Amino acid sequence: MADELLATDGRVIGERAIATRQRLLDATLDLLRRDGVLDLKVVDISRDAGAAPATFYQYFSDLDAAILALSETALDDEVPLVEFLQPPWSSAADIERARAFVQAYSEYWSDHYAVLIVRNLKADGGDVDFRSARSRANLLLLRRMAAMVTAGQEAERVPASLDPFAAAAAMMAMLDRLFTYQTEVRRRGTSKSAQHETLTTILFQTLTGIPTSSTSS
Amino acid sequence: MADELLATDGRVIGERAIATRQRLLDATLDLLRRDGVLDLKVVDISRDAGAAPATFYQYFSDLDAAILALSETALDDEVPLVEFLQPPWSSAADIERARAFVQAYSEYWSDHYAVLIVRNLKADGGDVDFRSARSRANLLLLRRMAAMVTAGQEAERVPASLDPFAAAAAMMAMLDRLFTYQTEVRRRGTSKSAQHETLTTILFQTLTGIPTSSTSS
DNA sequence: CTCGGATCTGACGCTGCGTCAGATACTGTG
DNA sequence: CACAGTATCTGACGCAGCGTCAGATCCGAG
Repeated sequence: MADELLATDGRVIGERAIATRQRLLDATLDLLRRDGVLDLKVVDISRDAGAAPATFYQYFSDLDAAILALSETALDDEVPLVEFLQPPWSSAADIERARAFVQAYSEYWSDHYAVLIVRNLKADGGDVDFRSARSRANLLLLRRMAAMVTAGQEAERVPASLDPFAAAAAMMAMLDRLFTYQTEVRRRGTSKSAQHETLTTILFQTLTGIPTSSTSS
Repeated sequence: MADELLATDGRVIGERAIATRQRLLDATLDLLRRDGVLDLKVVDISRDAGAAPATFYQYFSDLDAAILALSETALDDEVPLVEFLQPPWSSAADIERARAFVQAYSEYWSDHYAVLIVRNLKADGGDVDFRSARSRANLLLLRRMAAMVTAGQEAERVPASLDPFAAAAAMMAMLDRLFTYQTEVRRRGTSKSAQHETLTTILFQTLTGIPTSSTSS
């Protein structure tokens, strides 16, 4: 797509400017990872990018705009995750697919941790742009999950009391939030693999309605 | 409990000061509800409370300290929720208890929406104090849920692959996060009651392992 | 009424934001 | 290679809000 980058004044920008803009974005990501949102300052970003603070405002109307741009790039890595949610998941053995999905989603989270946290932060804080960025990002996965619930209901495995979309949202909510406080859960003595196994089981059970063996681990 | 309130300099404060502190807290909550965290300013709070900005700092080291104090008070309303998670949930009819819990928890959320959102926001943002506040708040519920999972596992209804604590955390995560973006879910055409029904079903299924009828709604 | 501690406050210095008018770099043209 | 014209960058500024401090005010005890 020929998505021409624009400066804040609306003009289409050239090579040099694109490079500058990118340096600013890189610096933003670095600082975000290192110090968190709270200590993120335009002055620091500009300095690290070797530019004057005023330059920053030439490409981003404010800090949020830059972070928003970063979270758009994270989206690229989310798209492939859709593959894992390819129906049908119709036999107990398909729990492998759920496991693979949880694993992949977890990796996606660690790769983009800093940005995703802030995106959700801002979205929950009510920021309209971040809300719609998140919705857009989750929509693909959400739709797949909802389709699975519907399929499960048609096969009379999944309770009719589940609203497919709400159930899908619940699963996303569970995954997202749990990955955001992984550290805390971990501190309580739950290993990463136990956590993944738990998420996998709940996800598979909820989306497909297929019972998981209760006795063997 | 004789929890003496302290000023930031450590001295125990008297009647007049307690009243001032409370006026500041009230004003903080008001503004938080009206304008959100981002526009929360010490100047405004002080003005609304009829005090000088400097007074604010006599009782709270900064804005966060005040919000933290607010979220401690929300805790009082969370404690009674434990009742709903009284085991055993052992027959299909006990889904009523799950329903009641979801309902009560949802009300708890709407009552304290503004504060809870910010508390989670700050906790996810890495703030240590808010993290531990949240942990403390959730611990009671978490423990109950984990106990249910364990019981379900002993009855061989719940898969052994669930880590009780991780599963409990997953359920809390699902509830919390879904209540934070209720509005968004609602906008997509899912009614509040459909959402509650969905959460109830997932919660009951996951904690007890008791199958929910798949055909009738 | 007077004193001493408790409580409050005005005024200040500082940091970081976002804006402008103008400086500088680059490109194509003759 | 000089020059015009555009693209890009910047220093300097005014402003908002934070957090501090020295001193003013309040209030009960004696």
